[in-house]
Amino acid sequence: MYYTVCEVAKRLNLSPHTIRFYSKEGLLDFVERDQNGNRIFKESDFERLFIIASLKRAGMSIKQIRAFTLLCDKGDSTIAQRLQIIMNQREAVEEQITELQDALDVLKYKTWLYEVALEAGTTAVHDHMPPEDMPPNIRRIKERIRRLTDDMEQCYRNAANT
Amino acid sequence: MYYTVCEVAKRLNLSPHTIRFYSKEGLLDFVERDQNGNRIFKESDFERLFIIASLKRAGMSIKQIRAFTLLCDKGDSTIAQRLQIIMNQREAVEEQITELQDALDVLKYKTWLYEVALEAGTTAVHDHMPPEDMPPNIRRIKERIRRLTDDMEQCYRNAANT
DNA sequence: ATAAACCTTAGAGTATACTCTCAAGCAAGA
DNA sequence: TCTTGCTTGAGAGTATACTCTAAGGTTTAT
Repeated sequence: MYYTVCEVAKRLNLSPHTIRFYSKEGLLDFVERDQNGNRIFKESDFERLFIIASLKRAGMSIKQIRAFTLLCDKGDSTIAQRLQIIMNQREAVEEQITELQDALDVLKYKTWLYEVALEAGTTAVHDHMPPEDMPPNIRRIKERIRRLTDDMEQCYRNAANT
Repeated sequence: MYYTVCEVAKRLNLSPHTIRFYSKEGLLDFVERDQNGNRIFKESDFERLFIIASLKRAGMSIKQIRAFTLLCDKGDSTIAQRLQIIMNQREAVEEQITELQDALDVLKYKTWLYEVALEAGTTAVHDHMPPEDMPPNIRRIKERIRRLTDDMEQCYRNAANT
């Protein structure tokens, strides 16, 4: 049972253009061809295709994935290197998630600000709002933002004093 | 107390080029200028700068942030629209985090595969490994990957039968 | 006065990842 | 046979977000 580029594209939720682009970039050298040069994807190719798609989702560039697939094709002598690449990317993804969660906190804070402002009819409602009037989680986020902006001042003053 | 582009860049962990680029794109129209046309950033500008940087980190494009800042400058009549934008982006970030966590699972699975293969000296160690020999969390991830690749087959068979 | 160290803008260049067009080839059905 | 519908590679085009260069202006120290 073989699959065409369009079928594979549909399964991976990518465009056929993108599959051919990845192929051109050397990410799909393991895919066989028929006598006319058409790619024939096999059942057993899907795990590897899925891994490649996952590495992409994990934020690896095509160049990085290319380097990784070259190591894969080189065989057992490169296992340690491949492990290192995967572990590095793991760390990178964990960092990305942390960063997104911080950004999410800011969005939660803004959501609360706008909900209150919408109720009041004006954003001026926040001009002199005491922290006690904020929900605890919002207050925590605002505190974190304030600390960051204070750091800015602090750094500046330090720089000015030297 | 005023701040220059370079100082602000340092605080936001961006390059001065990037700050000027954002300015050119209309993200910093609220920043005042001195008599020579130099940007003068004030203490009170930092929260807004931080929000813009957060929206960027949340994955909004410059165009989207531009649209948002235009609404901000328009005043209280746009609060509901701004709230909607923030809530939409919140959802987008939550999706991004979910996707990254899925990618992370795949990386954890691959880490385990390579650790075992490194010990054995060959990736062939996995060719006939029974699921019982895998740690439960790894088995769960492998199951999820298998289900996804099986979906591929399933979809194909369905398509072939119609 | 003049050089250093900032600032400014316009605009060109770069990197990444597609995204699309085109011309051509092959296979199957009317 | 001819049209339809797929495939192919080459290569051009697009979008995004920087990133840098160049030319010029101001302030400050020597």
